Amino acid sequence: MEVKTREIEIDKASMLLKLLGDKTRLSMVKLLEKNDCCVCEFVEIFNVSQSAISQHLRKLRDLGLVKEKRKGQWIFYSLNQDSELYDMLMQVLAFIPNQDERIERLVEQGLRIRCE
Amino acid sequence: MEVKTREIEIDKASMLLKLLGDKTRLSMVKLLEKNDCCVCEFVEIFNVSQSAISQHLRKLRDLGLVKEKRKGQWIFYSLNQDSELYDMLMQVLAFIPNQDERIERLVEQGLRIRCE
DNA sequence: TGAACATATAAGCATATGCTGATATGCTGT
DNA sequence: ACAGCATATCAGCATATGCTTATATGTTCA
Repeated sequence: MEVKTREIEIDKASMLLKLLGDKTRLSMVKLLEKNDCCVCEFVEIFNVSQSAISQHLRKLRDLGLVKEKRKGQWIFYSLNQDSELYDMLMQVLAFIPNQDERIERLVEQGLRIRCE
Repeated sequence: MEVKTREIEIDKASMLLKLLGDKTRLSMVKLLEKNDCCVCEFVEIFNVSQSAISQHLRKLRDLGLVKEKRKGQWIFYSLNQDSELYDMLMQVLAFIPNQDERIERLVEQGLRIRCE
């Protein structure tokens, strides 16, 4: 069976690639591939300020890669499967090693439980 | 048949993605997918200085994505199929629309002939 | 309503990036 | 050797990027 990849306007594609070219954002998106995450989890996982995470998420949101869903106090982010860039994103993520240990480390510390 | 994608260290992967996140470089690499090109062709195709092209090529070379072969006065660049990033690069390029019209436009102007 | 928490935004800063123009290096043919 | 072309490198500049701190906004619960 032939895998048909839908082509993406080069401007959009390069915007996607530029966003993924940041290691923090790439890890974030890789994590979102398997788990929805709330902002405070990202803050725990990556060693940067809440503000920095929020700004990364904004960029991802502005390009339509992720969407948010409020759950009470928390806002959970997930990949936007309706994005025209979703297929390309998945192909890229296939090459990225799993980042789940980062979440597991959180669970060990009991930090993940907070936002449930 | 299952397509097995070899995983890439996340640092290397994000470096690749960052390089491809520039529209000029992305187009250059897409062109190289089908045609080896010499520097002067890139200079004609993209509306930037020879210096700028040379600097882009250096970045691609530093990451091992392209290799050069001197042919007399000219240096031809081509994709480095031995790169550990080659597979990932190919997957990405599959989403990028063909840029060959840019070369065709060169041929029309008789500019491509020069470096043969 | 107000305290506590989660998230977003604003302002400012240091560094990275991409470009140009000038110059160096390398090859070719006379 | 030298003129002419192709390419690489250097220096400098303007803009983009990612971060921090401070502050604003939004939600929960007593």
